[in-house]
Amino acid sequence: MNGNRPKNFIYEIIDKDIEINKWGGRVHTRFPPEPNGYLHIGHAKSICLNYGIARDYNGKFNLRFDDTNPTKEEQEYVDSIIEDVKWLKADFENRILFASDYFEQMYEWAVKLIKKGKAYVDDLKLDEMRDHRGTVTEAGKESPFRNRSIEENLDLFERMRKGEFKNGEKVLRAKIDMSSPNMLMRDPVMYRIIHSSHHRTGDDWCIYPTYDWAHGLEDSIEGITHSICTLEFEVHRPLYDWFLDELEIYHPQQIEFARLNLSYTVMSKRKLLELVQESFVDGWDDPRMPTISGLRRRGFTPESIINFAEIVGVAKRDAMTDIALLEYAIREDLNKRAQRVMVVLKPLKVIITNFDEGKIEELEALNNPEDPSMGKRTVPFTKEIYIEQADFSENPPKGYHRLVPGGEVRLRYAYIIKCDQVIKNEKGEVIELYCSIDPDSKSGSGKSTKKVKGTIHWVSADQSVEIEARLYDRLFIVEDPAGEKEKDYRELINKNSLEIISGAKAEPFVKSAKAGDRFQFERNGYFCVDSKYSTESKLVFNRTVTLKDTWAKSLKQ
RNA sequence: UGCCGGGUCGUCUAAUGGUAGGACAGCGGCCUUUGGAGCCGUAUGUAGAGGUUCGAAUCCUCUCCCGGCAGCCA
Repeated sequence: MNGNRPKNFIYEIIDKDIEINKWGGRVHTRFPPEPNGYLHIGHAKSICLNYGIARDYNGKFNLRFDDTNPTKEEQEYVDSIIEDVKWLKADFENRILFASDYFEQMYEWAVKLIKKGKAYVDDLKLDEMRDHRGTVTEAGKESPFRNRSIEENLDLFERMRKGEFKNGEKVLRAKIDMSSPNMLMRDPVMYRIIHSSHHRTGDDWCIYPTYDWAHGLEDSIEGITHSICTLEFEVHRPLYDWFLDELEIYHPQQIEFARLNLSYTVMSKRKLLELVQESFVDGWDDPRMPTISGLRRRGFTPESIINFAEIVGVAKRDAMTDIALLEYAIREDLNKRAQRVMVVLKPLKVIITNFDEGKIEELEALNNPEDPSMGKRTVPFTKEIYIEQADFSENPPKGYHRLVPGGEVRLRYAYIIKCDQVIKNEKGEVIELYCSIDPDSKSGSGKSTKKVKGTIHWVSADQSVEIEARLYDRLFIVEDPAGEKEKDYRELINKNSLEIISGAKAEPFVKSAKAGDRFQFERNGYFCVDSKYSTESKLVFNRTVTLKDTWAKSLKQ
């Protein structure tokens, strides 16, 4: 394999397996989501891991829906998951598979276990079964129905399938060991009765396999070699192995790794669903959500997420990854590829006193200083322009490099201007500046040797387009909202996670921007045309991430 | 106090008995027509105690801490 392959314990296991020819040199992984919600960045890590392994070992990668519970699953989720996995460039070669396609085979295997005396139908009610299960420190008790005859079990199980019983009336359980120290081995449920329509099989079935029963069978049917899952399934592994061994069928290896946790967000599907249902956010694809669709709408590139998944690594210890690492990944990517553009978010009008009214001077600007092949564009300069309110100060803090009364600053790709007069309204707020340009200081002219410390961005007042900018901040105010003992995570939501700026002024270049287009607004950050609210007459931009701002940081100290 | 798993810079992750390294974050500097980017430099870590060994993050013993497991969820 190539030398710069990721080095983690799973690759080591696979290397060894190949060495001993365990699977005939084959590598086949899968991503097995339940279609009960949208995928998030934690799933992205798993997708990249599983697909990456298949890619690195010239193996195969399946997308398989673990759709064994019709009460929670919907087609909408199936669709979004397929879109997200494709977007992440994980190539499943059209193998979109469904556990529900294996229901008949699973049923036959359950019959096989019954015939072997390894499974039985139990009439215990939910709470009775709980009582019989024991606790982590006490052994459980056997069900009075545990020793029914094989014939009776066969008959009852068939009648379960036919729909003769109501929800909860009976279950099929594996006959293992009610006193096992591993609670999962205390006669786990294999089938439960659920009279509801399944998004794919409709009303064909009223008994549905549980995860523990189904998952290994799915892997086995598909010829998976390495069944990679998260740490909480570690205690399930003996059960995974038990079913496959008892059935004497192809037996993949389950390997567990630590799921991704990201600071200042939550990562459980249940909590994300609640954020959506309780309208804390604007849907699953709200740009503040850690969902793949949210990140996409926010302006993240698939490459940045794939790279993030790589640099975050894979291990078995619980971890909380700093969201700064994700921000680093997208900045690094966008810095190299994003079209630069000047946009004034909070405009302050500047009148150039020594520039002719009505004159439009087209100035050259680099589309991306990091990549000359992206070429140049022109930006119109006129008598009235806007600069950022924050780029002018009457009482500048120490170290301020921008415009001050009587001071000079460079307008990017244009001239050096001097602030001659400050106009205020009756409330004393600065509303306008009168400035003069130094005609010899035109960018690229080489005439001026004058050096000024600051360079600020600007936009022509009449040669500009008004846009809306949505500035996002972290969704929560604490690092680990789900881990907080005293408070519900909902109380820890950042009330200022969204700021809508409606009167921003952009240079004409952005006029033709289409949904999903990404830009760097110079000195402000990376922005992406929103796919939901942006229209041709009113462009709406999402701020993907700010630029690093060492000045703002130094001000805080 | 049952079983399973895990503890390496602030964070994530390497080192598989032989110089504890990288990335992010931090700090300092250089450079800069983005206070961006880039470049250079720098501090910070093996949970604790014993033991084995010429040599231990790594092997052994004990202790401590963290996570998972008592759904007919996955």
